[in-house]
Amino acid sequence: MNQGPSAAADSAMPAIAGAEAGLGLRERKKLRTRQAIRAAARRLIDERGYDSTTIEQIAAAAEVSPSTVFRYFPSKEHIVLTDDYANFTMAFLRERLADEPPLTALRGVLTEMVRGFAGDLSEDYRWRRRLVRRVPAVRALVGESQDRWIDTVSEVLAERAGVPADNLELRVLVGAVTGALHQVLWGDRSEDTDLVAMIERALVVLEHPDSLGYPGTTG
Amino acid sequence: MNQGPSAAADSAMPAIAGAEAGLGLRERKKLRTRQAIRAAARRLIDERGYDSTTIEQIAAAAEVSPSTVFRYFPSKEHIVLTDDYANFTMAFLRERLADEPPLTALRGVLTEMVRGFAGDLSEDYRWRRRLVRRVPAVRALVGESQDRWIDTVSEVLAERAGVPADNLELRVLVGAVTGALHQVLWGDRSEDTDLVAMIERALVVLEHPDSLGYPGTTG
DNA sequence: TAGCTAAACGATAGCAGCTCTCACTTGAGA
DNA sequence: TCTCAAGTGAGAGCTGCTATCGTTTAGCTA
Repeated sequence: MNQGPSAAADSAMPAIAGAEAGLGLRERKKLRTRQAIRAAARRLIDERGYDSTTIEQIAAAAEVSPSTVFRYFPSKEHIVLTDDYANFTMAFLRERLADEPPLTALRGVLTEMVRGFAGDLSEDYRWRRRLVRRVPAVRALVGESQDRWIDTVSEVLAERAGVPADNLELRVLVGAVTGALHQVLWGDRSEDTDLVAMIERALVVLEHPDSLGYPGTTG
Repeated sequence: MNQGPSAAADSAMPAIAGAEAGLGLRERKKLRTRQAIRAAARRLIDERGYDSTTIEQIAAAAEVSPSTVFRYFPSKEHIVLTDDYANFTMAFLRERLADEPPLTALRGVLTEMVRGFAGDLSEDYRWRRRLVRRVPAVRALVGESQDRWIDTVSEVLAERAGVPADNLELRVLVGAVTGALHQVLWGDRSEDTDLVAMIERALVVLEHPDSLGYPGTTG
């Protein structure tokens, strides 16, 4: 959980556009160090691959000591994949989950989330997706993030539906939606269309699971 | 993938009851070494926890060298969680997946799989489930296993449905089913009823996702 | 402007998981 | 019985990660 000082601050997140606004010199330096480590890691990994890139090399390229790297990121994987993705979700989850049938409520949350997260299929997102597919350690991190997401969503939905948070049916539903979302976000497909459109297609499948809708029936 | 010599041989799997049948002395010794490592690991982990148990201690308790431990298991996690679970599935997957609508076809496979895998809620299964919940590394292993499962099931279903294996709708469906299955197998619920019955309840949810079926409507 | 406090940093040591190499032992088949 | 290959142990070494400690530096206050 703890990600070192002022986690979830850089990254290509929407909003929070003009960072470095009213921050003191100290905060600005931290932000820059964080970005420097990230940039160095990305460059080195592109050059020689994830496994062949050591923390020592990343530290040297970012001009800090190895210990400093671990002060900013709890593990090597976290350097390439911050989970402000999860934080980002939690923020508006409780507000957006309306008093509708669960799947209907989730539809809105999912589309909005994906739109904010990586709706533009940015270069940065694609880079991360490639790593998620290639590197087991990074993949594991995504899994942890998803588990937390399932817990939170289940809690909120349970509250609204008036069932205990560990209700099997509820968790199965959230688990299924998450499993579907996972395929959309990190799946290995040749096509690379709009993520929001893909979410729509996924939801159609979830609503009519016994009649596979093929491309074109999306509506 | 490679798990050392003669992987997936012990474990509390059904069938394959009378192991050590027509094997030579060499094979029998290997089997016994494998079981000794497993038993030692389980005992030590029960005593002092997963993280506090080192490979060196396990090796000493099993009366082998640390290098030998890694010859039998590719990683520490694999000692407690072999994925013959996955192998077991693949074996009869292609035969059992009938030419029915995907979800209908999966229903049979899931129940039969769970029945064979851990339908009895055995002590061994519960022990593994506790570790999966507690230890991130073990949890990650389950995730990898699931990814492979999704790939295989998707391939088989794609073949029958006449669509490419990376078809989005198909992978979303399989991903959703897997996400639901995950909750049933490894979820953290207080209740501890029959797994097969829980699978049934999960399938009801998948078929009618917009009307949460509460306990009792299982049928 | 001078000085105090706490945050940030670098250096060092150390542990555990994992890989690789090499020499030795032992079971299996000719 | 002899030979070969599989199995094993010992050891060295790399890497991710943690913890400690002394030093530097930013930010506040007098």
